[in-house]
Amino acid sequence: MKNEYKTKSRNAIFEYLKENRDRRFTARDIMDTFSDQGEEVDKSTIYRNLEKLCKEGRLISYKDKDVNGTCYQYSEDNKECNCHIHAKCSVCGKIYHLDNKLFENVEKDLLDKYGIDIDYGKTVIAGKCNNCRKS
Amino acid sequence: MKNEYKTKSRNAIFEYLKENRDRRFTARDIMDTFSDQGEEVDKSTIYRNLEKLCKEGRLISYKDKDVNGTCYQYSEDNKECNCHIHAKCSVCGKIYHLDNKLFENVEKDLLDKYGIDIDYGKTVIAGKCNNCRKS
DNA sequence: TTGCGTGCAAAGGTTTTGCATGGCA
DNA sequence: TGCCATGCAAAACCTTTGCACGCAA
Repeated sequence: MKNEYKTKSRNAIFEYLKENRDRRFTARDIMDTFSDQGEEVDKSTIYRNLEKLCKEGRLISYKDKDVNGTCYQYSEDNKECNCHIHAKCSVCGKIYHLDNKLFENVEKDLLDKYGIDIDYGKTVIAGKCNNCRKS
Repeated sequence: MKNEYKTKSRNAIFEYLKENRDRRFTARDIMDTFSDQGEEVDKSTIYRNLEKLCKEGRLISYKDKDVNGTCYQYSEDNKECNCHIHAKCSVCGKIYHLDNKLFENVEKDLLDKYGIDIDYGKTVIAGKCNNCRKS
C-alpha cells in the first residue's frame, strides 16, 4: 500500500464524489461545479485523482457515445467494481451493481457457444430504470 | 431521400468499410490506412462521411474506454443490430451478435430484482474471445 | 526531511466548423 | 447550372505530461 496524503484538493474531490454518488459525471462536471463554488482545483489534479481512484477500483469509468468525455461514477461503499457486472440506465445514466449470480448461466453459454470468456468488470448492461420508464 | 453524389473520397471510404466489415475501426485507422496506400482524403471528409453513415444506420458507432476516439463498425448485411445483444472482445475488438435466448432469464431477473428493462440493442458484453485467450 | 500532490503551461489527440473551391448530375 | 462534397486551416475540446514548487506526514 502506498502512502496517501490528505490534501485540500483531494478532499474537495471526495466531497464532490460523495454528493454525487450513484450518478455519472465527467471531469468537466467537477470543474464546473468547483468553478461555481469558487473552489479552485487544477484540471490536471482532477484528472490525476480520478485516474488514481479508478485504478484502486473505487471509481468506475466508461465512455458513452452521447456524453462528451469520460464518464465516472463513484461507488459509495467501495464495492469491488472490477468483479461484477453493471447495468446503466440509458436515460439518466444511473449505474446499478449487479449480483453475479444472475449471469452464471449466461457465462457458461457464452463460453460454450461463442468461445467468449465474459469480463464481469467491463460488461455493462444497457436498459431503462424504473423511474425513467414512468416518465 | 437526399441526393448523394459518388465521389472519389466517398468510394475510398466505402472500400475501407467493405474490407473491414465486422471489425471495429476508428477515424484514425482510416486515415492511417489511406496514408499508407497513398490515398489522400482529408480528415474532415472522413468524419463527415462517417457521421452521415451513422445517421443512416449503416454504421454503428460507440466509444470504448480502451480506445482513443470513437469506434465504428460497418454492418455488412445490415443486421438488425437494434434487436440483439452484442459481445465484444476487449482485446481484438471483434463483435459477436448473440442469440437473445441466452438472456431470457437475465431479462426477467433484471426487471424483478432491479427494475431495469434491458435494452438488447445497446447492451454490450465485454469479454475475451477464443483467439485472444490463446495468445 | 522525504516524497507525494499540486499548479501551471504546453503539448497531443480527436472532432468540429467556416469558407472557398471542386466536381457530380 | 445547381448543389453536394471536399480540402484547408483554424478552433474547440478533452486529456496527458514535464517541471518546479508546495505541503502532509
